[in-house]
Amino acid sequence: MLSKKTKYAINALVFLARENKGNEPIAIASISQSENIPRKFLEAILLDLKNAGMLNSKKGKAGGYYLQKSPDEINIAEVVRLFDGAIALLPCVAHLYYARCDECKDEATCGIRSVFADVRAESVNMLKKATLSEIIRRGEELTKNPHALDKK
Amino acid sequence: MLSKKTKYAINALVFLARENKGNEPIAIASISQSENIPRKFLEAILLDLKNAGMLNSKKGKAGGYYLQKSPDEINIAEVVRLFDGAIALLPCVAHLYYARCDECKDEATCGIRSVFADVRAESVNMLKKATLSEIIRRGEELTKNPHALDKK
DNA sequence: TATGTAGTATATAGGTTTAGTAGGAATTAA
DNA sequence: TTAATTCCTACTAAACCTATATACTACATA
Repeated sequence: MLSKKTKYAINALVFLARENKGNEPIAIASISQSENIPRKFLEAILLDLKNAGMLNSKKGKAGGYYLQKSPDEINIAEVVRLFDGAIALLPCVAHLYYARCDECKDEATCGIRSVFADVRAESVNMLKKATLSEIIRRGEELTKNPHALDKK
Repeated sequence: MLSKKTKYAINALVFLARENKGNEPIAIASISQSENIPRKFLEAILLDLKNAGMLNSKKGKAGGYYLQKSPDEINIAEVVRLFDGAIALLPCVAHLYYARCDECKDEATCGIRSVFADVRAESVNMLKKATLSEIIRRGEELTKNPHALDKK
């Protein structure tokens, strides 16, 4: 399961992508209120997103946050990794967060690893395609055609 | 990431499936030693697997655990769910462990949910296909042909 | 029937992570 | 200079994870 932090981050990003046409800064308070995210918690999240290069901010009066990259350049895989770490279910199949499984005898011939490598590959693939634009597109599609749940 | 509990469980199950041809009970101590799993921790895990119907046990001298179901009837999805709960990354796309996302405004038109529903569907699908037999088969295949990592 | 082996059950300890709070310093616009 | 806003540091309560301790129950076999 994703942490609340990650969920909040995704919601905040999608909100910003939808709201901020001209890239005018939007105040933390607005996002917090609109997306039901605890104010102080959101501050930390937005700061992380800024440090990761996805957002930028303007300080002082009439300040706030806005997207630093285009909505189709920000994908969910990035966000998940930033807050929750690896997408893989086993450390031995992670790429960015690779670690040996200490119980493992031989990684190269491990059938368990092979299965989870496939799962990881597919998940990463899907989450990378899931950009902010794509999410917004899906939302619009579902609004028009409420039974589009069987697309796969 | 999977918990250690789940990883230990999978390793123990695969070990039992490989080892126990005639379904003679194998002692906790054997599994613990062979798979590098802390003895006492393993006890609890095996008990859970038994209560879930995957294993059965024989008490007393020459006792131990053995598979209750056939190796192609036990899949990784089951095991993960037993110890780690939902496979889904968001509660709102889980089936067995469904829960509303409290921040969510409208589940039916949520683009985020739509993305994670797809990821979940694919993951569950893959993990259900990953039976103990399949894992053993993959292990053997990798032993024969060490570069079979690009099967997808 | 005695004895030892092994599974069953419960409690708990220590560490880590999660989710969130508090307070204030720094910055900017009016 | 004042009000609004981000930025930064520290703190806390609760939950969860991993593992161990202790004692008990059931069973096989000599």
